[in-house]
Amino acid sequence: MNDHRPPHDGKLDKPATIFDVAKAAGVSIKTVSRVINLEANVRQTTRDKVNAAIEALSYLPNAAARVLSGKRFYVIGLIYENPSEFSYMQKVLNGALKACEAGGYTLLLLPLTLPNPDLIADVRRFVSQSRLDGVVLPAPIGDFKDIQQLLAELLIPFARIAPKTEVHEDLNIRCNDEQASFELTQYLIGQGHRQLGFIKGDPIHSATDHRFKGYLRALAQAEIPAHSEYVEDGMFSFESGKAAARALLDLKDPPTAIIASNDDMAAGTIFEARERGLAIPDTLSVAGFDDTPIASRIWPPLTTVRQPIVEMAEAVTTLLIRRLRGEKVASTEEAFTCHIVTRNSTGPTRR
Amino acid sequence: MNDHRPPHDGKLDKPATIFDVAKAAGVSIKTVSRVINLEANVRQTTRDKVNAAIEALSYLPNAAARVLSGKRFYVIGLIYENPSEFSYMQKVLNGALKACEAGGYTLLLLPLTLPNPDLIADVRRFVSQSRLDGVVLPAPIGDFKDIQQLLAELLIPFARIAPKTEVHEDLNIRCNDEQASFELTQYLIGQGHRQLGFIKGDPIHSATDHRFKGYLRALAQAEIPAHSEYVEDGMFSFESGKAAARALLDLKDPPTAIIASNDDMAAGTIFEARERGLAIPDTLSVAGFDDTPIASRIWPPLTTVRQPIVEMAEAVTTLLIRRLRGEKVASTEEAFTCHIVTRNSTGPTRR
DNA sequence: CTGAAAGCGCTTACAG
DNA sequence: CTGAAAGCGCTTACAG
Repeated sequence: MNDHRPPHDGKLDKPATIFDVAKAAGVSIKTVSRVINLEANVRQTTRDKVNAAIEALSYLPNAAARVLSGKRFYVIGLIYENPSEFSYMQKVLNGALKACEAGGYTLLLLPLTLPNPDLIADVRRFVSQSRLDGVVLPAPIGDFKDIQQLLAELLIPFARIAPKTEVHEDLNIRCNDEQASFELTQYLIGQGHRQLGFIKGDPIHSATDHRFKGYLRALAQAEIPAHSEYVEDGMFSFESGKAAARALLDLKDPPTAIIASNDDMAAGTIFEARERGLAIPDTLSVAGFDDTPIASRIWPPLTTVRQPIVEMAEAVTTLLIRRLRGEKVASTEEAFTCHIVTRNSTGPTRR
Repeated sequence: MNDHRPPHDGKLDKPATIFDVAKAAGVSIKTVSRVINLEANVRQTTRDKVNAAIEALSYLPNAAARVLSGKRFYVIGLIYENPSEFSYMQKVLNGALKACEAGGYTLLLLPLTLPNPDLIADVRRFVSQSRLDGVVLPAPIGDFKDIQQLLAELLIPFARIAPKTEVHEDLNIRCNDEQASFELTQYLIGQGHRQLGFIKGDPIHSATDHRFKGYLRALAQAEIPAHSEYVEDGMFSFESGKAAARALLDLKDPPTAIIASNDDMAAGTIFEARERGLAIPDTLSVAGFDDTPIASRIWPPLTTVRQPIVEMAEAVTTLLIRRLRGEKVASTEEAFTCHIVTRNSTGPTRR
């Protein structure tokens, strides 16, 4: 059905129906129906023939037809209390859900554990079986070349949150990570810090580059030389933040402030500092990004950068829905504004 | 359609179709279709008549019919990386998703912000519009009488996670909260604590009672008198934990260990202790429940209790699906086992 | 601006 | 154990 959707005009083979399977297997559609639904009273040889035809034709029952003719919906609801403090993915979920509700669409989820050797097969099954019109891809999923290619083949439009790479007919949402990082670094410089450590994130995320560049720009503007030993690689995980902080604090002239590219790594930095008995913020200031729940619960509470993630996810999903409706939605790169949240993990240096 | 599903045999009015609306409005079904789809070229008076009929009949378009006859699915996919450390609701989501995938069902989400004056209207719209077969209700949503009643009216079976109250034809999953709390308290007693503070959770959750009872049982077995001033009420929030800890630590003979009924309140307790400069665990031991991400990221890392939430959600959703299939699934109260995770926030008392 | 007819791809109810 | 017919409730393509 996706081959009729504007603006795509490519021609795909129509998916096989129960009639195609019946013909291929030399039985009636009712017998195919029995096999699909695992009903009893089908001879094993007949069952085998039908299953072979299903396999050969890559047949998938049309869910809408089953629902319309049958007595079931094959749908389960999950009704839950939306926590007031939620993490990144939950915010994305809430924003996308909001846009879908407003646009009359249903949102279906495919959580992926990475790395995943069957990634493409999993995505293909999800898209085909669920009969999707479009897909929202948060970072870093939106940068996977093979997923982009698969969706292009299937003529499924997609929209991405904070992608790193460009694609044709882009529908993207970003926030001003670079500027936010610039301002955060400026804020620390304003408190007297001249030795500023920086822990980078996973390079697959666009935010990693942007945040690093904002840091460098603030240093340059304040005419503070950028020392490479003050910059450590991380992977956005708590453990990687701890390891990076260890390296920074082991320097013979360690930084008086450390900016971690997300809150989990900032928490790792605080953890490492505590194990060394360092006073925060008197001996070491620590800042993060994302304002996740841990930022306000850790002691001392974390200075961090808040992104309007719910709004970003809602906006990008709305763009996608408008495109699905046939509106001419131009390739866009809308950027949202982040805000610094100052808490007690940062302060004037006392060294 | 739900009125045909076993084991229910109640008769509900069939929902209105486009034909009913057309007849009531005195137009053709095509005109109704135009109004529904907000197409142009319908006279305003006609549009008004149709909308009045739609309103009067509480007409909702049948999604399956739209999909089957049309070129759209009205479905958006969200493909995302499943974080390795996730919070309670995300675990529930993963478990339910897994069971639905295995059973050939689709999972739809309704996040609710509480308190919500339109709760019942929201749930009713969700259930009707999405044409659900069944619903999974995590605590505390599963204990709301009016939701139970609504679902009973609509003949929608449901299954609940950790409910507090009983209902007819129950499908429930629990874990052995009481025993876990007993063992956690025993563990602290074993480390020499005799003054054990306890912070209760939100009374709407069944876990609140169970965890408190386990604490009392361990005290009784060790022949330690239970002092009411060592027990504070909380609401499972970080702030409520902080407030409760403040009250406990203000006692002239404060506890040497505090058990909070969840990790957020334990984090609040640690926060309060830090503000007073108390050494953890030397002066004060702190333990929580749930093993949420914060438990391993806070300093010192938190002794807590891990529930197999993914498995519980998967099991209860599977039970529901089996019942939807017509299998005789008896009312059940399956209980899963929790495990204590000991970390550095607890230790022998040094006072 | 409005409508009559065909068809989407299954399951149901019935027949044999 | 298998099949022919009807129908689910919409949208499409066409006509006027």
